[in-house]
Amino acid sequence: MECVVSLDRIDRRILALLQQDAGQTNQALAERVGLSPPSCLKRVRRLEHDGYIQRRVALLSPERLGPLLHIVVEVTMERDRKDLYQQFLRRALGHAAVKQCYQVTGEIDFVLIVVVADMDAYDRFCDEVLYADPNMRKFRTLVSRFRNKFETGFDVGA
Amino acid sequence: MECVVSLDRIDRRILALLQQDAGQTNQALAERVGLSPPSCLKRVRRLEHDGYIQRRVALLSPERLGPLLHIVVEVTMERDRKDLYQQFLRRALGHAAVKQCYQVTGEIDFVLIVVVADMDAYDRFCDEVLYADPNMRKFRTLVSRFRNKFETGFDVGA
DNA sequence: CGTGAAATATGTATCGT
DNA sequence: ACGATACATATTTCACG
Repeated sequence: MECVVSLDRIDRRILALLQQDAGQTNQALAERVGLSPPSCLKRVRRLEHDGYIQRRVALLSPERLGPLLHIVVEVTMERDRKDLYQQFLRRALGHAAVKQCYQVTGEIDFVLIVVVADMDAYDRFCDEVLYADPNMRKFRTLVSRFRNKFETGFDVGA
Repeated sequence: MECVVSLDRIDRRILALLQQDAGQTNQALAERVGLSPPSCLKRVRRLEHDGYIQRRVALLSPERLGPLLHIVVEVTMERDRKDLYQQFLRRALGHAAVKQCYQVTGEIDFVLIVVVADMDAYDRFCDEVLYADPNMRKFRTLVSRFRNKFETGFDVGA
């Protein structure tokens, strides 16, 4: 598990460019970072192999693909026990409607971003994930009307 | 603004596959959906042109790229006025630390997913986005210890 | 939508620094 | 160890049926 130190300026530049646009050819990328295509490709492969690049995905437009409900769910557990957390996580992470899960500090224990087609599907999610867990104490549902921003990239120090 | 009806079974299949893996070649994709590469590519280009596919990005491993703090911020505004909302949104969406922004119904008005290097950077975000807005009434900070799940794809009915 | 050919891009081997 | 060049392979893309 080596860390961020093994990445030089060019690696960071590659990562920064690819998380903005993974659709560009290796040639275009190589030119932008000032390397020959083969050298650039070798770096990209290494970054993939070493796990810095997890995967490449296409981001679709939710509003163009039928009505979708984005819901923020705050979950509070009964007891702060690791094994019971794991039990909840197994169910939550395994559910297709759960797109993101953050384990947070404070009164709330988990924040989930849930995406469903309609409220019926959300009710099913509640039954299958929230009410199904004996250690779940309470949850709050924040229904989103708009997803104003959705960025997957972050600063890599390039 | 045509909608989901103009997509046939193969289009949906293409979208489903590309949002799982946008790194595969058009040939591989074509084989999976049972088309020749040229026909497949034409569909992909159309889906891009029509805005169903927004962009392709590389998802990096946050934990491999230096310590990053994921923070969920719930924001409540003073008054529910559209122009004041816009003012806040302009500042929030323009800030690099704000990765996601959901406009929700209920007591809370906005939920932000903020990613920063450390608490100092979060303080700066608070000054520049939250305290800077005269219509911001209060906010709650939920600091995440783990991002247990992060999926960008959703059901396209394939 | 499919076929085949031309244009590009990717991947490999080798050499030089 | 890393990058460049040249060459081989694979993919994308276009014209046509």
